[in-house]
Amino acid sequence: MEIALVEKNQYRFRIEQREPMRVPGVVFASRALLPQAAGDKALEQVANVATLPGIVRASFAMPDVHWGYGFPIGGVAATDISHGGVISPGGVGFDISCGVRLLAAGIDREALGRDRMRRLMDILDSTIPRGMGRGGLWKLSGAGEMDDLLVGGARYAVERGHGVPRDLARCEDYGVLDGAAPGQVSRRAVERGLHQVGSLGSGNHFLEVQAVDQVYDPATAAAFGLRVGQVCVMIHCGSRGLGHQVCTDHVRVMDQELHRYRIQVPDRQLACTPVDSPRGRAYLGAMAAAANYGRANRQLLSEATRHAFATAADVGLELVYDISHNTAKLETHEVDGVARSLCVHRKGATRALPPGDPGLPEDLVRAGQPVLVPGTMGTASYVMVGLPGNDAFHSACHGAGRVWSRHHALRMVRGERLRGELEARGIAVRPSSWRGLAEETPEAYKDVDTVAAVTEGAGLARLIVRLVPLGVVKG
DNA sequence: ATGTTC
Repeated sequence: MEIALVEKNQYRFRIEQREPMRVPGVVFASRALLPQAAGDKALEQVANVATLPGIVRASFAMPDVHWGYGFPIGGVAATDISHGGVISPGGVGFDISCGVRLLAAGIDREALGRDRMRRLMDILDSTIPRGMGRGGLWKLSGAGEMDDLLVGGARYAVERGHGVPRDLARCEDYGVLDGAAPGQVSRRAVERGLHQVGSLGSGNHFLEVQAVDQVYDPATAAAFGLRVGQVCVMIHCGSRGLGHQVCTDHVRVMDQELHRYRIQVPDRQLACTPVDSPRGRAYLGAMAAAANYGRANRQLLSEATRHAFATAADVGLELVYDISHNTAKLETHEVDGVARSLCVHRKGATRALPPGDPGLPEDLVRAGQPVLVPGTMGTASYVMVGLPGNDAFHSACHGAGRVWSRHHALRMVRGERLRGELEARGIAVRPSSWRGLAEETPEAYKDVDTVAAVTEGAGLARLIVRLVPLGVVKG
């Protein structure tokens, strides 16, 4: 599909609607961030998504948008459930409920010091499971306990002693996505997940010890429990083999059944089905179950991190927030003056609720939702906050966004050398593989400082805190 | 992202 891009203002571009698009595309970016690199199909994917049955308002792209499976990563699309709106697994992503969690330590970087920091990194290195195919911290007893976890998410983990009730108040949806249907999760998916609860995985997943470097809004930072110099931990991971298998299973079936609903899509990777259909409900139930697995996973990793901090520095960690950036959620939004029940796909995009939103816990309702924006290895990360007037269904960016393929990164960078460069800059690195490290070189990503600034400029979210890395445990 | 090609 030919892309006709129109600059609406400095941070907002429009892909004009033309057949077979049902709505326009809206790309939040600066000229420098626009994905124009040769071979980058992200904007074409934004236009493809605009053809989905029932899509309303626009097919949106966040400033970190890049090429993905069917949908772009950094894409947001909402479909109207009562008007034939569809759900597409490709609009959620293979890593269902992949997300980020930020914990704040009761100590500043100066007080932590070099020796205790080294001890902390060594403990994390030896206790945080990570890498392709590796096992996790919590060996479930079997399919029965798995069902409890798939229904209960982080809440089930806390009930079993892995964390404290206050953690749940700082989790999106209080740690549990409603509507989980373990019966829609295949036996193979369950088997893959049984021994991976509490593991980072690989790719861009990480656990990073950080420090608050800048505070842009002290009042909101304080509401989030953050101050200058404070040590924090950011955890980025998802639903491992279980979520991957759920996506694979349901994409296959939807692909085979596209003709049943006479759905035409410009790319088979956009396989989808009406939300309000048996197959659509089946996927939503399986997706919610996988999402709860991802949330329990982050809860377990938090618990291990707390043990490491207690041992190395005798300090605690308070959860700031836990947010997914690969989900489809049933939400009510006003479209053309009418409140509509929508299925909001956010793939590589986080929810960003504004102050006053009823979805926020009591102690955050005045401040707004923390929006967690992880950078990449050796770069900054950000905490932002949701704003009123975000017409992308209250969504924001989820990170830096890839620009180099993994293959290209491997040709350009040696993992051993990259580790040396980062250590020379005072950033401790505990990799799981040299190859994985090389693939994640900071050069392979957009500049996260620019992405965060453009996200603010576009009115999607507002900057609250900048974090810098002290040590990274790499998946 | 992913028992990195059921």
